Amino acid sequence: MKLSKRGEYGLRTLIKLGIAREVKREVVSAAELAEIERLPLKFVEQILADLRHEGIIGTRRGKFGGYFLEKDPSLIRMGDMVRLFDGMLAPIPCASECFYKPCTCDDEDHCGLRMIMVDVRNAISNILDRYTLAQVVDVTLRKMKRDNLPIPFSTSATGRLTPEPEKAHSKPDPKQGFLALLKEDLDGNPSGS
Amino acid sequence: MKLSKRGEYGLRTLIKLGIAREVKREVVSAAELAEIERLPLKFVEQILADLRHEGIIGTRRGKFGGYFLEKDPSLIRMGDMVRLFDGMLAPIPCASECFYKPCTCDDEDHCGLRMIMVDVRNAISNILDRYTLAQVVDVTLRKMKRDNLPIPFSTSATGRLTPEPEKAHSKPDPKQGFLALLKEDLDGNPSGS
DNA sequence: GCAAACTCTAGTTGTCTAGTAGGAATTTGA
DNA sequence: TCAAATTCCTACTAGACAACTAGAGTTTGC
Repeated sequence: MKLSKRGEYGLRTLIKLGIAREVKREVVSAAELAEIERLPLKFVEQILADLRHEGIIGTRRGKFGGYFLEKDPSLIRMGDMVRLFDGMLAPIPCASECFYKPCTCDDEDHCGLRMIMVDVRNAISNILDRYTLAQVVDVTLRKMKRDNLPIPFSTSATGRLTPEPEKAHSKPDPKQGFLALLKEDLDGNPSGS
Repeated sequence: MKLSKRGEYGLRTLIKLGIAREVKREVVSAAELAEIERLPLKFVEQILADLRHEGIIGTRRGKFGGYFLEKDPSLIRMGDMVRLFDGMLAPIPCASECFYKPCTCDDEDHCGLRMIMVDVRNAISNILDRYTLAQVVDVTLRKMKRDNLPIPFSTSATGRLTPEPEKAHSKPDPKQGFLALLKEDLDGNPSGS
């Protein structure tokens, strides 16, 4: 059920390009993107080339050149980006909406596996196809600002006031999910109670 | 985001073994399972060996031997079976609950990708960890009976009365999902209105 | 004892992943 | 005009992994 590294890196760079756009940074070089995300430069270059061919991002060549978001991030659905890099969202082809392929199964309409996998696909789509890059960037920036963290690509260093409260927790906290933060930030009040 | 063939075949055989148990069939040979599902025999044998080592299924060796469900299917969560075959449910390791691993990311708490992937993981888990093999088998059998299809492994051929209404639709219909059918069947009334 | 089954180990073939490498083309500033 | 910084393009590759395949060994029922 996992995303490829290519897909992961692609989404990460897209989010960073979205942030760059938000802070009026015109272009970001592949070298800078790779360094910030600690990713292999040449691999990132390839991924960026894919995104350019799809018309998602644009480039400026030559010295002081770089990449920038071409398509309006509020029109970039996360689900479509995952599909671009990794293909179908569904766990098995016969449960896929966009990449449907019949399976070896005798009768798909009475296949218990397919039934449950259709639901899994829809659950994934309900998240990834509902939210856009713009929303992900927005939530990320709001959270960073709330915690007084410096915004990447931001010239005016909005340096942190406090030296980060705590940081040593590992496993993901469900309450740290995207939906929770999106709602919280839209409402404008902190998560408490 | 896809399930490996190993995982797919494993789940398929588990469901079939669940059906066998339901109709009081003591054991099913690997050959029969492979034939019904149209899967490569030797590959299925390996998968069944895995399941045996995990104590999920039991075997009877020798002539007229075969495999059977050892563990109570109402205690077998689909999510755990997927984890057994394919590892984590989450698309990326830093969003996984059971297989968490930190990522290259500078600050996981302010990573937009992780936020949304935590939600995807939870959405998947909400389905796969909520439902058990027993429920999948139950829904499948009910649907087969409702449509007068013959039940696999069933000695008394409950042959179909009508020769199948229509069959030529490809893409998955969301209303054919597991949850919809589970609710419908528990209520005892058809899906209409 | 024989045939039908599971058991175990070891290949095998192809595809994919996750890169690496190198250089050509383009643009800018000095 | 030249050097530096950048994108652009193509090719290559080591290793992992997927999806089997093969075959010999073991157990059991009749």
